Amino acid sequence: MKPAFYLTTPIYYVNDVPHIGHAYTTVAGDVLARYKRLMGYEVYFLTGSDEHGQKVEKAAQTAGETPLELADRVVKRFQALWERLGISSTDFIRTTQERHKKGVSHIFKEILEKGDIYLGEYEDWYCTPCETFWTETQLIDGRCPDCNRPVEKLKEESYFFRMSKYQDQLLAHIEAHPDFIQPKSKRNEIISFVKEGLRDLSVSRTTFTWGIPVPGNEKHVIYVWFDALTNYITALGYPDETREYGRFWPVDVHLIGKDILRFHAVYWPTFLMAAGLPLPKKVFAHGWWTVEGQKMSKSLQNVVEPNMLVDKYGVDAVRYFLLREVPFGLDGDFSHTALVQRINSDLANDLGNLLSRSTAMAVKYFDGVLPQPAELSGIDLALKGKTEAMVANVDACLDDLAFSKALQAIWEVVSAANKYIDDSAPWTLAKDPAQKDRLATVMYCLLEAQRIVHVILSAFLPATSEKALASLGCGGEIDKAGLAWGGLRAGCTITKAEALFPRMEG
RNA sequence: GGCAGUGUAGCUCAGUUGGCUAGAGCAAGCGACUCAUAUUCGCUAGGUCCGGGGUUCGAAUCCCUGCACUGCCA
Repeated sequence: MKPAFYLTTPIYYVNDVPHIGHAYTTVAGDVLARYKRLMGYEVYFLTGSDEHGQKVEKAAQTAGETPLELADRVVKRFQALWERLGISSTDFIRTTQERHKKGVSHIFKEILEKGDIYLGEYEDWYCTPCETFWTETQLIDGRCPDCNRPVEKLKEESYFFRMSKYQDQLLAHIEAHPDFIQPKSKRNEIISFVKEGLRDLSVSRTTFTWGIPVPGNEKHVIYVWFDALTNYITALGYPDETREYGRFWPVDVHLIGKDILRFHAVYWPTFLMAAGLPLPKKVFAHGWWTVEGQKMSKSLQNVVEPNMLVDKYGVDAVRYFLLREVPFGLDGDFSHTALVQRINSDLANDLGNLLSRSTAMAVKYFDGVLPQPAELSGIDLALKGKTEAMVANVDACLDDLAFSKALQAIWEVVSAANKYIDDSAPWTLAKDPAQKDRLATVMYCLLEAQRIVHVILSAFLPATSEKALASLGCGGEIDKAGLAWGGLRAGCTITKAEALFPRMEG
C-alpha cells in the first residue's frame, strides 16, 4: 500500500478577494502535493473556504441576499483561481457544508461534556464606530486605541474553552517536537507566548447568528476559529471512523501564513488535546509579500491580483517566481521587474534555451532519432552524477519545505548541462564522422539529464514539463522510477522544442 | 517597556562546532564559441564582514557595549 501524505492550506475567508498571498500558500501546497504523488504517496491535499461570521452576514445583508447565497457566489473566485493555477487539490471544504457543521458540533459537544468548555461571561470594552472589542489593558486613557473615541463596557454571556489547562502540555509537546512549528524563529515566538501564560478562550458569540449553533444553546454561535480550524478533520469525515480519517490524520503539514500562526500552533493543538485527538505533525508559517517594496493594502491599491499575473506571464512563470524568489518562511518582495528578470534569466535563457539547443542538435545530427550511447567518459559521468545527486538533494529540501533551495539544486543541473554542451562541443564532433559514437553519447547524456530535470520539475511547472517531456519523446505518466538515470530509450523521437518561455521586455 | 532575531560585494543572500588569499546568484565590464529564444561558456568585484572594546597564536564566526532595523508580546 502507498504511504499516506496529508497537507492543508488554510480555508480562505470567502468574502476576501483572492490575492498573491492566497496564491502563494496554495501553490506551495500544490508543489508539495505533486511531488509527494510523484514519489509514490497517496496524497490528500485540502483547501477550502471559511464562510461563517459577522462580515459575511453583513455583506450579504448589504447585497440583499442570504449569507449562503453570497458564499455560493463568491467562493467561485477562489475555485476558479485554483483551476487557473493548476492546483491539484483533492478536496475543497466549505464550512457551510453539512459534513463540516456536523463535525464541529460533535467536537464542541465532546469538549463541553468533558468540562473543558464552560459557560461564563465575556466582559470587554466595545468601540461602536470601530466595531471592535478591546481589553482593559489595550485602552489608552480609557479610550479606543484606534480612534480615541469613548468606549462602552459590554457584558456578554459566552462559552469559554479551558485553554489555560493545556499550557504545560502544549509547551512540553513543542519542546519535544523541534519540527512541530516552523520556521524556528516562529517557533521561538510561540514558545514565549505560551510561557507568558494561556488564558481561557471565548469560543462563542451571541452578537450575530451566521455560524454553527452551540449544541444545546442556540442563542450562541460557535466562535470563528473553533469553527474554521476544525475543517482539517471534518474534511476527512470526523467524527465518523472513515477510511480517510484513519488514514490521513494526523496531518503531515498545515501550510499557513505567519499572521495565523497562533491559531494553528496554540489554539488548534489545545482543542485537539481536549478532544483527545492526535496533534498535527507540522505547522509551517511562511512569510508575506510586499509589493514593489510596499506593504500590500487595499488603501494603497497595490493588491496583486493573481489572475492578472497569469494572463500576463503564464501560470508556470508565476508558480516559479513565487517559490524561487524567496526562501519559504521569510518575507519577500514582489515586483514586475524581478519577475521578468526570473523569467528571462532562469526560465528562458537557462532552462528553455537549454532544451531548445539540445533538441535542435538531436534533430540536426540524428534526424530526431535518439542514438544509442557508447561508454560514458569522465564528463558524461560527472553530469550523470550531478543529476543523481540533485534528485536526492531536492528530496531533502522538500522535506524541509525549502522550495527555493530545491529549485536552486535543479538549476545547478541546468547550468551543468549548458556547460557540458560547451565543453563537449557537439558541433565540432559532428564535423568528424569518426566521432559519431562520441556525439551520440553526448546527445544521450544531455537529453537524459534534462528528462530527469523535467520529471522532477513536473511538481513545480506541470505545463512546462509536459511540453518538454513530449519533445524528449517520453510524454505520458511519470513516476518515481522516472527519476533514475537511463530512462530515455534509444530510438525514440526527439522533436525541436518550441521556446518554453519567450523572453519578455523588461 | 519585556523577549527573540537581523545588520557580509550595487541588489538578494550563503557562510557547520572560531583557522588556508571572505563565497554564490543577479546586475555591470571584458573575452570565447555558434548548437540555441543575441542565447551559452570563461574571466573580472579589491566588500571598514554595522561602530567600539575584549578573549585567542588566530574571529564575519565567541564575550561585552553602542547604533540601526525587524518580529512577537505587553
